[in-house]
Amino acid sequence: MRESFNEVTLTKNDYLVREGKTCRHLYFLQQGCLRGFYNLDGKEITHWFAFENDFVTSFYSFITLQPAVENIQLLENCTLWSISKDSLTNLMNRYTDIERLVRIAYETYYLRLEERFINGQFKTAVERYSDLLQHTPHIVERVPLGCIASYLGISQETLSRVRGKLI
Amino acid sequence: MRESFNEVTLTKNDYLVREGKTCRHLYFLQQGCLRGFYNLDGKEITHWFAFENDFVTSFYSFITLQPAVENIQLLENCTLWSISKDSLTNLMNRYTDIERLVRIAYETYYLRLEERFINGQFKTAVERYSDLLQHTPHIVERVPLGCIASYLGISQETLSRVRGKLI
DNA sequence: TTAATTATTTGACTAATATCAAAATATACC
DNA sequence: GGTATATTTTGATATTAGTCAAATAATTAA
Repeated sequence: MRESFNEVTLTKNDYLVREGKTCRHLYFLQQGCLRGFYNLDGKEITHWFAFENDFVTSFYSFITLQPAVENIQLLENCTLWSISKDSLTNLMNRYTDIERLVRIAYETYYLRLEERFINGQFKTAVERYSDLLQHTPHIVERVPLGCIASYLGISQETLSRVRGKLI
Repeated sequence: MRESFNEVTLTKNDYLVREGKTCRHLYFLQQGCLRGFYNLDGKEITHWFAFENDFVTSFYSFITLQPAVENIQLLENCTLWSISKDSLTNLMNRYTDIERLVRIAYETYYLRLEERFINGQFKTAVERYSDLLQHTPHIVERVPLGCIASYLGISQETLSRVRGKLI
């Protein structure tokens, strides 16, 4: 059980996952924060952030074992615990409670994504940013502006202007 | 096992779930199609469709047992099989394979949502519609335009113009 | 079949945001 | 502490898509 996990320490700007490589590990983020981003027309589009106590992986790659389409990069120095897909599968086979835990984790992450999906669409730039300030202020405090802009689905310049207006 | 499920037949435009009511059932859609939508500033925003062999529920409400924020309405006459949350929990306690099935279903639905999320952002109206035509043409064939517009995150008028341009 | 209703298209105009370029500010590094 | 680098802000302009209103077209029901 304990020996299925390995401690990983990496430093700011390091990559945990590179697009094109298959991601065979699930990580538990003990300390620090990081982002998932993909490239679109030469621009980096950050589509999620992770903070302390989050599970982290490139879900598409981890689940399908296809090459990842996204990159995962540290925004701060991090301490993580990694478990391979094989080990996790073994654990789930051995302990049904682990399977249940994983199932519940998926429920949580599904709802999180759905909430973002719904709250993002049909909102103006101002609404998106003030919702972010209200619901996840830690993102604003710990993440550079450029990453937040694409996370909100707006340009960096627009976000800068919105921020100026709101302060 | 078999007796945990009940057959449900409903007709076009009927509601399976109403916003404000807790949704305590998971459905398997055997025949027909339906949509999930919520109200925003007096407009109906359709955010997903389901077709044959899909699992259907208001996930937020079903998982948290909070009142649903969305409505689920039939777009065609449908045949569904329903199972209550309690029955499903019992089944998962009794048969670990069921828990595994549910876990894997969540994986699938998570990936589906993630894909839509990524492919939706930063696309123009034309790109969104042609992606839809290419990847899920059955939606265009079976669903009225008004529902598709909000699904794509654009106005009905814009969708109509896009469609005129593309044909 | 016709009338009533609903869905879709079209037009004119407006608003929001993207883009490109440059300036200002902050941060990291020697 | 000063230079280089990266980040954020600001300005001017272009685009895209939204809105409102009206006209068609398609469905539905009597």
